[in-house]
Amino acid sequence: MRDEVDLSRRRVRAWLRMLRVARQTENHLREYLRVNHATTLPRFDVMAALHRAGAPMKMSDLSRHLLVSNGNATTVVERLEKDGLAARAPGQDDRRVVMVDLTAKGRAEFEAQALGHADEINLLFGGLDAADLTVLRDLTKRIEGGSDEQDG
Amino acid sequence: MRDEVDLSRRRVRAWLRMLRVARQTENHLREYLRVNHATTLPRFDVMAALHRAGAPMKMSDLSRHLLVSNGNATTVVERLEKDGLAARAPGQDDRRVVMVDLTAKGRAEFEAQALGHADEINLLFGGLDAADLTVLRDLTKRIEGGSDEQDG
DNA sequence: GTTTAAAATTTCAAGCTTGAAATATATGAA
DNA sequence: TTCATATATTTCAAGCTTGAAATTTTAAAC
Repeated sequence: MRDEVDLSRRRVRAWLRMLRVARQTENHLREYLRVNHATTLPRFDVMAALHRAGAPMKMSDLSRHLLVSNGNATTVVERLEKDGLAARAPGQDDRRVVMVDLTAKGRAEFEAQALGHADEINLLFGGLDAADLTVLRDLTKRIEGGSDEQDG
Repeated sequence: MRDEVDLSRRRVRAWLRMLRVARQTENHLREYLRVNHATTLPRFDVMAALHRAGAPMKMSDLSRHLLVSNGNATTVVERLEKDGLAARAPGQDDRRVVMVDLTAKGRAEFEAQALGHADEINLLFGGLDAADLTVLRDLTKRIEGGSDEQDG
């Protein structure tokens, strides 16, 4: 009983620490994107998802992948489209669907941004070696638990 | 050289996994707060910081603690104040400063919300035992690195 | 004591985000 | 076919968030 209460408290603290690290990292990356590429984190995230997919992607798959609402995906993609970085097209078989993809310009811009982005992460996570990363992967996988969502 | 590139890629992936877990957890907690307490994550976070402090707190300390901008802290506290959950008062010695604290109503409401909040976290992080939490603390501390910011 | 610079907070515009309602399309049953 | 239901997306209001400018107060230099 005593131990369970203690364990519960430690889990809460673990979450708070993880949230703190995540915010710190996001703030750092936001600054990098703003200063060096005049863009934002949500735009980068959307472009990263599209780049990784390597092919036109359903709007709903995009928002599910990023864990954001459909409405959110719509507005961010809208802005990217206005800037000529992404393009939307109605689905061929199912016309309810909207497919979105990076333009050539969007691909080029993302690739330029992604290099420095990776460098910044390596700066922040530089204290972790290969063994640490293996442990961290194991832990995060166990938190994600039996969820349906997959990363690739 | 080969290994460094590989390590860099793994660090990026580790960050993406951590971000994913953080979003998943935040989405879950947001849903809990919305359904059970008709409130939001940023309001809860501010109230948690004030509750933990246990005494009036400078606005700037609040925003630094939460890793959000000053303007953000202002607007969230403003809404809490309008609802009678927090109160602001000018600093006594230094009148540039604004001190903020929970009201009795705010304290009571937070404590009711916090119980279920902890339960939800225990649900999500239930797969981690005491040893796991020790490892996770070590890893997150190393990522936070030699930063100035402290949690307490 | 004035002036200048620094610090704490608020204000503001622009963009982000959610959750619910609205729209459009598809599918299946009668 | 036609109706009902389900699915995919967009629209919308309200709230969140940032970064920069403005405001207020303090501290320091002269």
